[in-house]
Amino acid sequence: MITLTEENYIKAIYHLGNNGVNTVNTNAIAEAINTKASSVTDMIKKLSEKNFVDYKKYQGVTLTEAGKRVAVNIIRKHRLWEVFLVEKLNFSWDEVHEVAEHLEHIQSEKLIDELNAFLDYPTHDPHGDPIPDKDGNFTHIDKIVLSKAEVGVAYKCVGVVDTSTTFLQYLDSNHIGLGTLITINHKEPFDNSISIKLEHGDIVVSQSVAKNLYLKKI
Amino acid sequence: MITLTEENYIKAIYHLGNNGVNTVNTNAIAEAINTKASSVTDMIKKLSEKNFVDYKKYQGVTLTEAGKRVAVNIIRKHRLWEVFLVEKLNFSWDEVHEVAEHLEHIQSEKLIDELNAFLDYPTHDPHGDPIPDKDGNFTHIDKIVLSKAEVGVAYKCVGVVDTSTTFLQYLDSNHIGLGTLITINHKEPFDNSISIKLEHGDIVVSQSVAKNLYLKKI
DNA sequence: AGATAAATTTAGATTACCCTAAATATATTT
DNA sequence: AAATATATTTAGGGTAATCTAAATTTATCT
Ligand SMILES: [Mn+2]
Ligand SMILES: [Mn+2]
Ligand SMILES: [Mn+2]
Ligand SMILES: [Mn+2]
Repeated sequence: MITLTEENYIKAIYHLGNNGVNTVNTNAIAEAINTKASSVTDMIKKLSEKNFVDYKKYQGVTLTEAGKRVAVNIIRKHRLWEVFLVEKLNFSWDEVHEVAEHLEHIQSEKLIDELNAFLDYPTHDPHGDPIPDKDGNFTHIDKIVLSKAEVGVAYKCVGVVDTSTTFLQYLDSNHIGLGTLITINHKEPFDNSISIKLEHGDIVVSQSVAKNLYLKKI
Repeated sequence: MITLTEENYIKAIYHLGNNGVNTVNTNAIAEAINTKASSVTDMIKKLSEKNFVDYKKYQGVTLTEAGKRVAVNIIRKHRLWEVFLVEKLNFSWDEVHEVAEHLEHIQSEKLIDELNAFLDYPTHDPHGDPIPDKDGNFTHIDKIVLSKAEVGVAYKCVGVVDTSTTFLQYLDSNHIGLGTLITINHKEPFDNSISIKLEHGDIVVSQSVAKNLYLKKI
């Protein structure tokens, strides 16, 4: 039996540790999950007892294979629900995360399998993040951030790094979303801002925006 | 702030007290919720503090208006999710209850409003139970149980009293579901069993079955 | 009415999760 | 290599929800 709280810790460790590959330290978890470091230490001991993490005092934690399976399954559910909310219930991409945080904990294999089929087996969520299959395999897309893209090449927007409401709404107001075609006109060396060509016309985006938009050559 | 546990207690009190009209005693709640009477007493005190129930020691509880609002809202969510599971995700009517028990606690007004619209504003759940609207109003259907129906009159099945898996599967195996047309051939006085005419042919059902099927004249 | 049974509440613990403050270990400076 | 700063853990408690066993109240039976 795994509790909702344990699931959230495991998910945080997975994300903080670069999808389960790196060691994660206590303070990082505390900040991500909005608790105190001492609470994290307590929970880490419990997760270690249950063999979801490997833990050596003062040395941080890494997920075990079992821990990774739990994490990936929650992420699968989270992203499938996000697709559902956007595709079927008219949520916008900046509204789905909070609700999905709750829906992801519903335990029913049939529910997720049927939802997956109902949504026609989506491979990516509304933010361009890949949806793992039942076995935990992700479909990899070869994407780069706008700040590292080349001038004059035709790209398509395929995802975002930051999924905060403010960033997503900024993109909305500039008519940028998944699938939007983007070509770089000019990179300004002074402040690393970038002038890009969209369907509707040209706009200039700051370096922070450019670092948070994933593109793919078309 | 209301916890998931509090919601479950309030819902149980609502159902046990005949939709919030009767006083409910401690043992009944304990049995419904699968806890001990002493735990119920504790929780009742808390609910009373929060003004969801009226409580006098040793005299049982009744829901306040605020308590009824909470109960009806959870029931609304529960039944809408049940419709979703049956209509969209290929669940059968005996599989939905357990999952809906969890989904009903997800807190998002937009989620439920959009789900309601997506399902095309259903008025009844897969068991024939009415779905309250946002203001808590139920659409009332004039239904009677099969055991009180008249011989020779054409009825339609519009609901069940017992929603247990075993009963619902019994109905499935006898090709009885919501909308099934039923006419009584004969009522056997000896054991109160009833011979009924279905589309597929005649069958005899026991008194226990007859007491758990809701019919409506057509 | 008095005795007995049943229902309900109280007392005292337990588990999960979280907190503050103090102690200890590791990392960074000088 | 100290000294200082930072990160982490431990100690000691708190709250929500649960439990068992004992005490108390209400209901039922002679
Ligand atoms: Mn999300
Ligand atoms: Mn997402
Ligand atoms: Mn149900
Ligand atoms: Mn139902």
